[in-house]
Amino acid sequence: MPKVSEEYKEKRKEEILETAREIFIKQGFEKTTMTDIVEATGLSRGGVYQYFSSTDEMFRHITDRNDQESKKWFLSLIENSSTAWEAVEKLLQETEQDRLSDGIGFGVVQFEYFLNSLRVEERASYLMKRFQFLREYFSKLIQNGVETGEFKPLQPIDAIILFIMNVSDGLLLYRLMSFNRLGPKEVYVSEQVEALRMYLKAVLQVEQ
Amino acid sequence: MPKVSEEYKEKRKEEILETAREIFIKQGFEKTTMTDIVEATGLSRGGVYQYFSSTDEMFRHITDRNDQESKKWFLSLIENSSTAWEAVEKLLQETEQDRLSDGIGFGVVQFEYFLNSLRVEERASYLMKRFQFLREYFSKLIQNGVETGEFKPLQPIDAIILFIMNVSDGLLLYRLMSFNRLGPKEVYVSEQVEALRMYLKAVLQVEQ
DNA sequence: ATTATAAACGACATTAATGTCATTTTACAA
DNA sequence: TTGTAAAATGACATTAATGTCGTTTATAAT
Repeated sequence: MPKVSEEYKEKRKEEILETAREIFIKQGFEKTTMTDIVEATGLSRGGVYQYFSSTDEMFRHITDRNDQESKKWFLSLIENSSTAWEAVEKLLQETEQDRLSDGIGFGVVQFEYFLNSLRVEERASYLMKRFQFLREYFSKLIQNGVETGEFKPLQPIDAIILFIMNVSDGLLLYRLMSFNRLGPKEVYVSEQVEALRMYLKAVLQVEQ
Repeated sequence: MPKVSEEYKEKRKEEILETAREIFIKQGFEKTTMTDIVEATGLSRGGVYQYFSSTDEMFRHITDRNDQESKKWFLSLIENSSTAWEAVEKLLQETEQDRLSDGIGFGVVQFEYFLNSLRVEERASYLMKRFQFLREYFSKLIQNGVETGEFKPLQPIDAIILFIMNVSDGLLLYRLMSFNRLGPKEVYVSEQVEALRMYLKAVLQVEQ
């Protein structure tokens, strides 16, 4: 084919990324080869390589786009909540809903990529930035309540944030382990979110 | 070489497993090839294949041995504690110590294997057994206190167990993420263990 | 229509890992 | 000391993935 518009190329990129995303979820990141993606897109080897030259590149594009959406979601969450606790509550509910839902999402793929990146300097620094970014947005949520006097934290705010992230991530993993063999009840998704809620109420000394 | 004693073979097996363990920790499980291990042992290809025919097989041997040790540790923990809370407290302290220590241990390798196993039926069922085994031992710890009336749990015991495992595992991951770039302070290891302690005291209604 | 452009193609050389097996070596028993 | 079972060797065939590049083909501009 020939010289085409920017939109055309953009569309093709999206097509490839969407296919890649599905395969990453189905097979895992490390087990996915360029050949797999080439075959799934129905394009030729050279055709795909014109846009992306590695699965790593694809992964980052997908992740970066996801993160943009998370960012928006966080901001709207804060904006649409009348109290800081309400925002936290909504976050907990969202987490619960997500973990109760079936199927494996892109989150596991990110986890996998993360684990396999610990020894690869270049990848690790990419993830570090991403981690700090997410941390920052969680932070806003709590900081908000502290400033209005709604929260009186007994632990450093950063420690509280990390604990929230820790539990949320762990829940994702446990939910996945149980995928196809145990249901969400066996992993006690709701109870674990409740456990996090108990802790947060206590540590933030939320006014009743 | 020639027909040799059982001990000789056992010793050789141990040698190979020890080398494999080191390489797994250094490079990660999925990135380690049989060739890597062959080279590191100094044996020949066929020599190693005589004992193990895949990295998967090696991984399971190492893991099973670790689990035997964990089992012993758990039992001695219960035996050497005068109250159930004391045992829980010791477990928390042990977790904190471990997470504060430097270096990457075999735990990450197990995590990595776990993630990569989600889509492989045979691997997943192996891990499921292992998970139930660990869960059972954690369970004894709490069950003990319930029977003596020391604990009056507000949530299902299994949910509490899972939360403990969840946080411990998450802490391992976060500690690893920070390896070589952030220290344990930045991951708030101690504070997160303290958060878990706060939750446990509350949910178990520990008598003072 | 015609032409220039570059998107898409697909064959190919290269690299790396796997599992096997005929051969060599050596510990142990007789 | 010698015979032998089997441990250990290392070369090799096989398989699978990667990145490249000369060729083909479709589009948009003229």
